[in-house]
Amino acid sequence: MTDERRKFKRESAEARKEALILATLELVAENGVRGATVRGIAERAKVTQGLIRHYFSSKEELITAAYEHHMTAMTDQTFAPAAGVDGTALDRLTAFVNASLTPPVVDPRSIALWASFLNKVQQDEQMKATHERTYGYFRDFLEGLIADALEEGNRPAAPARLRQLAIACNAVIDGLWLEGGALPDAFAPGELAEIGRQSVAAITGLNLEQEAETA
Amino acid sequence: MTDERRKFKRESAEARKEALILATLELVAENGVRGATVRGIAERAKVTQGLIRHYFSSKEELITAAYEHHMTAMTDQTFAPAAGVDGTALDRLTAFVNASLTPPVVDPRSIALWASFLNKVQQDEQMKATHERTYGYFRDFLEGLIADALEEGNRPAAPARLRQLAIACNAVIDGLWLEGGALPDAFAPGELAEIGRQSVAAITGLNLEQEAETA
DNA sequence: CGCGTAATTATGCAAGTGTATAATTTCTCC
DNA sequence: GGAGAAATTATACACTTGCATAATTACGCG
Repeated sequence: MTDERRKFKRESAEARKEALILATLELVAENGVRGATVRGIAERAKVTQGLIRHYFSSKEELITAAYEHHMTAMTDQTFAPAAGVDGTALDRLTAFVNASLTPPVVDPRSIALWASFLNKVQQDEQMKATHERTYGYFRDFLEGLIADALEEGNRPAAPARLRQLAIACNAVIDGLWLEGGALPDAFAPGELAEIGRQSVAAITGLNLEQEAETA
Repeated sequence: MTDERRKFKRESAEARKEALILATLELVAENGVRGATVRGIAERAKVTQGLIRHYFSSKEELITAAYEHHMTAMTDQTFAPAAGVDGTALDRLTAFVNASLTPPVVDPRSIALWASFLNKVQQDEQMKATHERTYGYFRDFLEGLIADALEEGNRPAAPARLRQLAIACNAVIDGLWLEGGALPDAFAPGELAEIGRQSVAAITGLNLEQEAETA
């Protein structure tokens, strides 16, 4: 024990920033953006409040950084599984629906964060841009998957029709994501994903069978 | 002008409460629950802050009253159109989908309110009860409409299947409601409702044609 | 008309807020 | 091992918050 009562330990800038951002996300999910106070965040990250100013020039900047961190994580969790599938377009579409409707994407905390940030997103220009970019990626990606799967099945669709299909499928996924996160105990494991696949199948006319994962 | 510079005018308790609740909803939609300060609400309602304490024993009570006011308004706006239709079950289902996906139910302010209240709903027992009751009504009502419409078409469904259909249709409606409110300019008038009808039709196998409104 | 009472305003307070700045502590480098 | 610099803590300040309480004002009723 080399003097264990030293008052603090230095950390790398990256580690500290990350810790502060994670603490921020916790508090935002629990108490909303205004409920995530500088003092509360500092306490959660086990530092004193002054340190926050050392890494972020204002609370605003910390909130923005936390939002971007969260959105990036969500995007990665949703897209990676679909991108990693080597099979048909239909397989990729199925994987995308599954990933969107199972943990960790479906999670009460994610819904809470989404809701907490909404106000700020609509007012802050930078956050608005981040949001619309993410949302656009999501829908365009889904539209691409649907287009590919339809062509694969020799049932290509016109752009206007494709747009409607993407909007509808996106809505089902969003709605199920919301319900699953808001009422976590109302659904059996895998049930949301199953309903999602069935619904996307019904809307597009494609057949999204549950593929046996070849891990 | 009989002395127009009197300092205030007495109002009935009901009118004042309503005014305070409406001011509260405005501010909650704009700035979240914590951003709706007693002083801000008083200013918006054109009274001084002390008066709020005269009608509501705490800010908490005012917030709860505002939430219930909003939920009641939303419920009425959604259910009344469907209940007022005299035609077939299919007509009522169509009316329900239409009402859920057109103004005033689809509205940026409603989405903002929904998001702003979410945190508080998950923590406050009374608000949680209000929320789950409202949500249950909505889904049960939708399930009933689907059941009736399916029977009407001689295609009755088992309870488990009905539950899935209701969850899926509810999700599409929720998702479209969300998208329409979050990106109001991304959809042409009537487009959301049309996609909603098509999606519910695809999921249930029913044919939700747009009925010419009589009157 | 004027009196009483309830509605409304006015004022005050303790706690919490973000931010700024000074005082410490740790760690690197020679 | 000790000086210098950066990380971290400590303290302070002006402002906002919800709530309480006192001081006014409007209006119904005799």
